Amino acid sequence: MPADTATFPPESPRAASDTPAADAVLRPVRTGNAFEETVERLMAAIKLGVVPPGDRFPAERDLAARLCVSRITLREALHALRQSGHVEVRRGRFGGTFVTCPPPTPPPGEARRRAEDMGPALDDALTFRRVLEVGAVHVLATRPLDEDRRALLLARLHAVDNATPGDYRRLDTAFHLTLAELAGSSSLTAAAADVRMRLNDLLDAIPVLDRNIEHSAAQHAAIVRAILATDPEAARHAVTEHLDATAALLRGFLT
Amino acid sequence: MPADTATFPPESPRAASDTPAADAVLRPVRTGNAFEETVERLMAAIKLGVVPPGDRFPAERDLAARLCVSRITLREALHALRQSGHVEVRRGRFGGTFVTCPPPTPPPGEARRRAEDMGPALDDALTFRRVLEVGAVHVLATRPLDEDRRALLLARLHAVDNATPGDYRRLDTAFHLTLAELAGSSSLTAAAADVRMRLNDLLDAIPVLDRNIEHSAAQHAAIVRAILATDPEAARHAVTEHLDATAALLRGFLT
DNA sequence: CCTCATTGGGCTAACATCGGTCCATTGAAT
DNA sequence: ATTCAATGGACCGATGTTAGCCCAATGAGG
Repeated sequence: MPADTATFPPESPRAASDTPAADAVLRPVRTGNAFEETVERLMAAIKLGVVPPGDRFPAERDLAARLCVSRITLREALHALRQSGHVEVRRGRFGGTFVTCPPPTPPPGEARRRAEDMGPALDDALTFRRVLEVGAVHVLATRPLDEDRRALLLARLHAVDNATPGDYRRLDTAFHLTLAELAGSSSLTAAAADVRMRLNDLLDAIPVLDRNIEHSAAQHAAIVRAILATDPEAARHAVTEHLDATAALLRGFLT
Repeated sequence: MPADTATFPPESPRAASDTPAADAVLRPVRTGNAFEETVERLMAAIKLGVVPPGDRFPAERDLAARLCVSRITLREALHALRQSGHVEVRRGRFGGTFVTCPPPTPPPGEARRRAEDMGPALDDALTFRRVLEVGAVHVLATRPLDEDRRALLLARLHAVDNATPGDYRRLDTAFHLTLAELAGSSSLTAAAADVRMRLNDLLDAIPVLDRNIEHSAAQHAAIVRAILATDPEAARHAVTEHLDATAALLRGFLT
């Protein structure tokens, strides 16, 4: 009898717990320990511009409560960020943990290495982002916006249009997150922030060209125009085109 | 001096860490302890039909590895499911943890109570689901499917069409998750499974009418038709209509 | 100059979780 | 009837995490 004809599991074709859906449901409950995930989250807040350079995080006690993490764990995470130079701490009343103004810049040529680290997760992130933003904009363009939301959207568009190369990524992120935000689902906003964070590591590592900014500005304007005109079809088309451009730009730097 | 004119924080309009985006990024790192989250995940696997009635979960060691949870924690979770009657355990080789065939049925009139428990999370889930599925189907309908995927999609459609009322929810879930699955992003699949799980608690508590099944069958067919015809616009429209119907049905039972 | 609310810094005891190891049970294959 | 691989059952010591408490520093307001 050949060696490879040993005992074999009873299910010959495929166990039900071996489908993509099973992978999704039976995925890891926690991706790391509390400390690591907290660092990740704080880095996200900085890189996504949720806490802009010069601003401070909420007080440790409040922040720990929001993150549902013990203050000790939070402090360890903050300590790590302090050592890496992303934040600085001032004690006493009106003190706090402040985001340092010029965050450490990644060395050039870093992009390719990071992309290799991501591997197939890059495609995952790009299509997930596409799904989220196409869906969000479609929902947004289905019904008219009230005055406040309309104003917020226009403000974010204006901000990113007049961005300097240094501010561009942060304001572009803010614009895209606003699209998710306005759709009104906090789960959606969270997912959008998460996927944007994954892509930002790459985006931060490739140069910002004025030409790209202008191109993006036109596409951003088209998206907003379609939303305000409650034209779902046009909005969907504009977003698709914009994301195609970004994806192509990204992949172009990783050939 | 009036009592409410005490010291006031310096930021009068709004701190940057008080926007919806901040809520998304600074959301809880963990929603509960490992035990609770593991129970949640196993329940999801059962309710979403990832492990069908009568089938068994992977062995404890494998399952613990997949969930990135210690075997002790996993066993506590399985013990809870055993006590609630969702699984039964057989020891020895070819033993394992088996999903009990008729899972415990919720008492009638439970739907409204559960919906009240969810509160605003219901709207959150419904719009998030809409975003995910509209986006997924749009991606799916953009390019033609290969033969395998096409066959899988048709198989799932056929299965849900011929479902008995007892099987209907599980097969309907499988169909919708397949839409997400075929888009090819595991993040998307995970998000779709998550939001479906949140809604299933409600769906399971309202009766399944033959009339609803027929109606859904027609809409499912329309979705598949549009995808196979690579007609994004029609696909988007069909999904929107289908989800509107489900949302209306759900809200109708919660007046 | 003092007061005091607010902030980060630091500790301890209790609990949760983990990795590893060994035991008990089962039933198909031999 | 025996073998044996795969499975659940149970325990230990090490580490991660938490809640609660008090201390130290700071600077605006009196």
